[in-house]
Amino acid sequence: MANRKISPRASPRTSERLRAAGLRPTRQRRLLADLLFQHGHRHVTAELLHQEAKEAGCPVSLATVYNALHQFTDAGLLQQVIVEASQSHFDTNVGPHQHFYEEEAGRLTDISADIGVSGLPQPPKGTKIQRVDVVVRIRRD
Amino acid sequence: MANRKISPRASPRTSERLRAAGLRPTRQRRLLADLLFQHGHRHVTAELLHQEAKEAGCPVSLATVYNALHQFTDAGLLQQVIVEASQSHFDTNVGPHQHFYEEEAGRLTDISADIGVSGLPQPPKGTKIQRVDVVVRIRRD
DNA sequence: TTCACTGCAAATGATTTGCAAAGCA
DNA sequence: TGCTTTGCAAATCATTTGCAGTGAA
Repeated sequence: MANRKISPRASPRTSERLRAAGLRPTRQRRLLADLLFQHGHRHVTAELLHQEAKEAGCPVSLATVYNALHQFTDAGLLQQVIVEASQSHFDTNVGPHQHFYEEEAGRLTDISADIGVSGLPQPPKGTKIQRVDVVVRIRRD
Repeated sequence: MANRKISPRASPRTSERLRAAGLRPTRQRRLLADLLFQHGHRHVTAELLHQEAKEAGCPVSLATVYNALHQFTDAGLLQQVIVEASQSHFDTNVGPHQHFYEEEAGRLTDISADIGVSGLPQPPKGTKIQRVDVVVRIRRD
């Protein structure tokens, strides 16, 4: 997670992407969207994104970061990933995929391989499967 | 999750089980262990267990419930299951198995079937797989 | 007696909320 | 201008911690 500086000037595409998602492209949403979507898939926590905004020279209040993360998630631009009790992670990869999680480092990584899950039983009566999450917990050896 | 009353008198086995786990069988630990292990596998949150202790007529402080849950987990009597950001669940089934999770109800259920995961890639260099968690998120239809 | 354990209340840390001021359409 | 959005600070909520009193061995 080295220096991920970006120019305070948002990519022109960003505004369109936000508008397409039904979100007004405000200055802080453009900045956050740039941080999130400009350089391939990423995993962030609210705290991390807040920090990056500050380092990019465009501080955004933490409350706004939380708002944006949830709005982006509702709009389908992000996916929330739950791997630890203490804080939420957000993933810019919203397609079906699974994760490695390294507990000590709090590091989340996409698994690129196509994972198959077999032997799934019928879900309880009256319910249907919404999503199957696989978390491969790894540890430095 | 109906009325799960137990007699305030702990099962004699409970003390042994605690001792075997290296835990001094105090009154509150015996009660909590009884609530947890006396009636087959269960999933609890700290709040729920705290509530049950109160209803059983032996109130235990919430801090003690948290202590006990973690001590039981460290001793291998419980397994912590992370399925939602807001609170931790604990499972008395410590064998390898997977879960259904119904978000709206916050209900966690063991999957009895033997689930297979195929296509797992090599973990990143320098790390090894510690555990693979599968959560089947279901929703009332 | 002694050291582990418990309960209480205060501390913590992530997240949310209320509301006035600021900004986009 | 009018309705959104932001920022700040206070509020929440689950969980942890400090510490004095209690209890098991």
